[in-house]
Amino acid sequence: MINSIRGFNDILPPETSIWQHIEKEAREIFEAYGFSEIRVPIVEKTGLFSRSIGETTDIVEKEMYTFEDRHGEAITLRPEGTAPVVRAYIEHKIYGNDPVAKFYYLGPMFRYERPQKGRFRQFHQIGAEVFGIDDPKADAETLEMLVCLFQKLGLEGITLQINSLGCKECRPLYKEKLLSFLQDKKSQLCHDCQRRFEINPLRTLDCKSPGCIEITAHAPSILDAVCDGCKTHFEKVKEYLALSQVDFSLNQKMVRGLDYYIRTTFEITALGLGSQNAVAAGGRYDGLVKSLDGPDTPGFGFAIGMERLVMLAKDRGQQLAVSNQPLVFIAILGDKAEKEAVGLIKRIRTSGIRLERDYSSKSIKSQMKRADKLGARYVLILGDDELSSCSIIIKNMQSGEQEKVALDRVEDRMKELLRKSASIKINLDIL
RNA sequence: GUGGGCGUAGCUCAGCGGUUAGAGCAUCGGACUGUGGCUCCGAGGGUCGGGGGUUCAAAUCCCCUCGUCCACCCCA
Repeated sequence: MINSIRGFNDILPPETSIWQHIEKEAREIFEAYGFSEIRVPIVEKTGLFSRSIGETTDIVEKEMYTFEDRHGEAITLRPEGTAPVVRAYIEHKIYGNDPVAKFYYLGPMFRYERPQKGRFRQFHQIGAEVFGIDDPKADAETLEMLVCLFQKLGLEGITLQINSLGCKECRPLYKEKLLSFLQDKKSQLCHDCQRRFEINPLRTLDCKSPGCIEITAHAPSILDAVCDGCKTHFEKVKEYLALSQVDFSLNQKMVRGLDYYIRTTFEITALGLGSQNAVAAGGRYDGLVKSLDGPDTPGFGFAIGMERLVMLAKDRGQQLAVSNQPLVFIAILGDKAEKEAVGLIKRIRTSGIRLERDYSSKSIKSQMKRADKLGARYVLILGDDELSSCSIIIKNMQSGEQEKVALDRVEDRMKELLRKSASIKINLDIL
C-alpha cells in the first residue's frame, strides 16, 4: 500500500465543509476591507526565500523543500506566502497603478519539520498583505480585519499580542544593550539560550525555561529602547486599535522568526492548540520590497494557520453551524424503472436539488437503509407500481409520511417541500 | 536533528509466554418477499506494523527497523 508522505495530510469530508466555511467568511470580510485575491505559484526560485526570510533563519537553514529542476536551477516549495506576493507585486509593477495595493491569498505552504500537534509539512495559510502605507492606521485596520474574521467565526479564548521590534536603525542598538545585559549572566542561561546568545539574542526573551524567564524579566525593554519614530508609530497603532475596539495586550518579549519584520509585530494565540498556540501572526515589513529590487515600499501583512484555525472551529463543536443543502435519495426497483429514472434524476439534479440515487438494484430495504444512513430528508421511490400510473412516491424520512405525485410534477413538488424546511445544521462534534 | 508514548478487524480498544486472537461499533444478510431508524439472529473481515532473536511454545520477552502521535528546536 502506498500512503501519503509524512506531514502531508488528506483533508476529508465532512471536515472539508469547515474549510469551505472558513474560506468563504475570510473572502467576504477581506473583500469588504478592500483586499483582492492574488494567486501566486507554489514553487519559486530558492533565492527569493533565502533573501527575504533571512539566510540564517531556521526556515531557510533547515526547513525548505528545495530541489533542482531539470536545468539544474534551485527551486523551492514556498515556506510562506509573503515573499511570493512581494515578488509578484514587483514583477508586475503593481505600484504603478495606485500607491496602495491590498491582496489576500490562500493555499498550501511547505516546511520540512517534524510533525506534531498543529504542525505539518504541508500546511495551509490564509494571508493578507498591504503595500504602500507606512501609516500606523494600516497596521491597526489590518489587525481589526483579522480579529473581525475570528469574531465572525465565533472563536473564543483568543488573544492578540503586539510588540514593536524597532527598525533597521534602532534594533541593532537594542541588541547591543541586551547583549551587554546578558553578558555576565550567560553562564546561568539554559543550554539553548547560550546558543541563542550567539545566533539571535532576542530569542532569549521568549525562552520558556524558568531560569531564563527570571533573568530576562529584568532585561531592558525593547519598547523603551526603540527610536522616536518607532515609538510614535507604535503609540499610534495602539491608539487606532483602541478606536477600532480591538482588544490587545503588549508582549515585549515576543520575537518573530523572519528577518524582514520591523516595527509592529503581533501574534494571535488561542487555548487548545497544544504547544503551537499561534493561530495567526504577522507584522510590518517596510524595506522588504526594496530589498527584493522593487521601489522603497512599506508593507504590512499576516498569515493565518488554517489547520490550527480548523482545530479551534472544531473545538467549538455545535456552536459553529454550517448550513448544508438537504439531501434527497431515489430508490429504484426493477429494470424498467432503472431506465426511466435516468432522465428523471438528471431533471431533478439540474433543477438544483441535491440528489443521491441507488446504484445497487438491491432490495428496497437496503436502499432505504442507505438513504437513512446518508441522512436523506426525502426518499423518492420509483418501481413498477408507480410507473404503471406515471407517478412516484415521495417519502418524508422524518415524519414517515408519503405521498404519490405525477412523474412530471416531481421537481416542482420537491422544491415546494424543500423550501419549507430551513437549512439544516450540521453538528460539528461528529467530525 | 533530539527525546518520549503508541502500533492487534474499517474504527475504538481488550488480551501481555500456553488450544483455533476477542469485544463494542461499523459493514453485509435474515427475521420483515415493495419501505429506513428500534430489537433479535447470523455472516464476512486479522501475515497481531515489518524483520531477526530467545523459548518446547511469542500478539505477549529481547534487538533492529518502519509508521504514527506528543514534546524540544522553531514556527502558522
